[in-house]
Amino acid sequence: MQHIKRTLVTTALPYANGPVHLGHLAGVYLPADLYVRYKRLKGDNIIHIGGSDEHGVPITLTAEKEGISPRDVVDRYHGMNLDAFTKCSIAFDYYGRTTSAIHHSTAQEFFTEIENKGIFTRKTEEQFFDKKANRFLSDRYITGTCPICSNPDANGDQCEQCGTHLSPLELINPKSKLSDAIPELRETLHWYFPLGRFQGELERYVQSHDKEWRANVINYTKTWLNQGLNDRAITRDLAWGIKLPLETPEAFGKVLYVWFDAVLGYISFTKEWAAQSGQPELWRDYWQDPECRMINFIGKDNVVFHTLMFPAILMAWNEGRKNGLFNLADNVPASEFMNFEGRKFSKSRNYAVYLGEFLEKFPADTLRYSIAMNYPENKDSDFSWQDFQNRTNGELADTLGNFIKRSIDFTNSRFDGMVPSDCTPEEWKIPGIDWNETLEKLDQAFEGFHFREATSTGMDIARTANRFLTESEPWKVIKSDRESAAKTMAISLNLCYALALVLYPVIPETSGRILAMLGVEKNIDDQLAPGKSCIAQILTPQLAKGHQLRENSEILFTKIEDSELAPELKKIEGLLAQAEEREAKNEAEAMDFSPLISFDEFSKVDLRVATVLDCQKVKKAGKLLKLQVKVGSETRQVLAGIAKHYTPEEMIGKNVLLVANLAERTILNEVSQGMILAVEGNNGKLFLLEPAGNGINGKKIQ
RNA sequence: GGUGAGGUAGCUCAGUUGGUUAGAGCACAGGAUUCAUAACCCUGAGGUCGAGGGUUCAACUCCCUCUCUCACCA
Repeated sequence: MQHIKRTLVTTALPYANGPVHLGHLAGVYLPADLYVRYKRLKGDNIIHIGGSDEHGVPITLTAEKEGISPRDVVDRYHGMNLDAFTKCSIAFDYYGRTTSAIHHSTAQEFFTEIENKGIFTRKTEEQFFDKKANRFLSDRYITGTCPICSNPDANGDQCEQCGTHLSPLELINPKSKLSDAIPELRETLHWYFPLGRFQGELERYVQSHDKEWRANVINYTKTWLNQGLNDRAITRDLAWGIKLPLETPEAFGKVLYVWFDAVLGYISFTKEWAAQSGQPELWRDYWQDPECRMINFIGKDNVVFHTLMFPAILMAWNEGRKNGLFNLADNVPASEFMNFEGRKFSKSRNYAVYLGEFLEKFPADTLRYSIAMNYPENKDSDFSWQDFQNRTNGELADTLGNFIKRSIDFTNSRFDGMVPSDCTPEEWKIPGIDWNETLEKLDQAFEGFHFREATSTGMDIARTANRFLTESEPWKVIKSDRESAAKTMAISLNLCYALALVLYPVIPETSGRILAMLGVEKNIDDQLAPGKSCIAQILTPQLAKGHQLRENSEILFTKIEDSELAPELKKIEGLLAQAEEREAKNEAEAMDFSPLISFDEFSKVDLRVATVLDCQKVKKAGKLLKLQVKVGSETRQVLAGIAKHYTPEEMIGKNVLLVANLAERTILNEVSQGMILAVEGNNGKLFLLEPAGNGINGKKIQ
């Protein structure tokens, strides 16, 4: 491995159209902060760059809905999110915004560089245009009737009701969300980035990190590569964004598409950080020096933007250049998702706990600890109030806090608040702890992004420390052997110091309070210095005989009472009830009947009562059952997508409704001669229509 | 429908290249203790490792089929 002088950490830019919630914290910002804090503790040179993504259609939608400007929207959420991060001790070296002048010029510079090299292609396509609002409509601005399920409120990109992904061109009776105008198709020109041009280079790039990156990230990226990379639009017709730096008329009214805009924010913000620190060129040390390592913290939904698209942009910039070359990411630790009380966080449904809101009620360190122990590293995890309470009370308060307090209180009451003995290197070898091993374990855990393991390593020490103190029984021993009890307390107090170090990345504020209680003048933040490993202090006892503790102890973590959680649990119930209500309402609104038909048209459908003679599962198709049904004198084979709701055994002998004159169809090499009727209830549950009666087989429905 | 990830104790999760009796924390039961936030400490019970088949002296681990959950793509 090459020598690493410094590290650049970036975190996915939260979209400034809403507050960040605990899911975002768990997947991206907390892990990044843990990593950065650990590296600092180790003495490494590292910076953490993040910021707000402030362009795009949804922000303009919010602005219009509230009758304010997009600027007002992003000002609000940028401020809100930065404030929440600060309260959560997420230590950004710089937290920028994509609306800044430096970002605009940086993104435009990239566009110009790549445009001048002739790498972009241009394509004209047809898109909906709203004449009243005088602008092109992106997919989400268009609404209409879903061609699949007839939901009258389907969006241009997807029908919320049946989940089908749509193109706005497929909608029946498309309407503009802006003005209710009927949109018309117009030609528009867009710039495309030819990802395929960099296919080979990207493959080599990804391959070179094959062993290092998470399997998830590698596999997912390779799937994209195997399918072949397509051109991707980098411009949109929109007023809110970064304008194309071209004077030509065809560039008028066009802005950079978010995926081209947002990732470049990492670079812009590093420039702004450098400028602010008084060394405007310092950013190059982090982006253009091969001895700097870049780590992008993201969520799993964002993988290919960081493993393929962003690298491709940088490759396009680097192409043919001798200097000013950009580094590509060395690792992209994409997290899975953290759910909330067993369900997905959902901004649109307001099913979430927002970070700022949370921190008004509970201390940041308790949240940081709970979430670090719940880091969705390999699979989705779950945050629940119950779990939060258990971890806070049982681990932070009972195990960690109580150990610190009993060590200090006992020393205060029996030894005048003074470290009563030296702790020799030999005595520092406490049963159950090997400090060299701990140091190694911590390093591997943090450097490998195993944050649960890193955190529990700290808590394990607290458990061992409790065992040591309990088994040593200084409160008994002191009656006969004061010196032996003094040794025990010297070791315990040094354990407190070590705990403050080891857990510093996770609970930095508490760590400071521990040191303050121990009477240590220099906080950990003040001790940090490049090239100096603070964490290595755990190898040797740091508190010498005679060191004076602060006079009074304090409770580090107050326990969370059930009564404090009751309103939160009630709130979830409320949210779930609201969601159900909304679903019910949607269904009620969907009670639009199909257009009228004549009796003759209805008569065309030949519905018959059929009896199931035999039924089997269809191989390779989880949903399909293959039925042999008797209709009067005929026997027919029919396929029905009901395997999830009915077993083959229970189907046999049933009377069902059959569309008898439906054109034949072959699915998975099996012929289907008709259709069985069923109705879909709540939660997608299917119910067959089963006519009751004797001697009705083969009879026509009328 | 395609691709990828996951399914291990009541709950939340570990389990490195196949190798003793599958581990931890919480919860539960019993015991011990009083320095401390009714905390801490010890002991115990609890598992067909999603289901079935295969390879092997040996499978939670490798291969195949099925099933459930999640993500991305169509």
